[in-house]
Amino acid sequence: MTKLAPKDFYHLIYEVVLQIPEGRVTSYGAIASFLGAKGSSRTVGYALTVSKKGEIPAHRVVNRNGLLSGKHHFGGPDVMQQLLESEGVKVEKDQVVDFKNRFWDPSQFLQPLG
DNA sequence: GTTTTGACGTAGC
DNA sequence: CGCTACGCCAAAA
Repeated sequence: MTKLAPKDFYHLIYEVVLQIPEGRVTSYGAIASFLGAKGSSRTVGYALTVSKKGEIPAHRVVNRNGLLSGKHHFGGPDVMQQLLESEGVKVEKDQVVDFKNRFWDPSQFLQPLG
């Protein structure tokens, strides 16, 4: 049997982030809320910090303002922005352009894990 | 079991 | 526009 049933909170976060379509972004709060832990938005970000950036498209996750709050964790202050722009997401002043239109709500395309 | 930390969110100034 | 303060919650020490 494949262990597709995540049981760790971090694992749940990774699963959701991996489902983010290219050129789309979502927020920590949205992921947390989708996982049933509305107030654990900080934990979502921390989970990405300890995650492998090469395996998790963490650059598609920004804060509620569309701000690249975690850009500093990609090994450079501009790496995250470059990644997003390379996927078609324009970024200006560390903020996603037309964020509202780029926003990808997990609960809108995914069903509650479990 | 208590304390600290954190890629957040909202509110106030 | 930037800072402070508070809330809220999970992982790590």
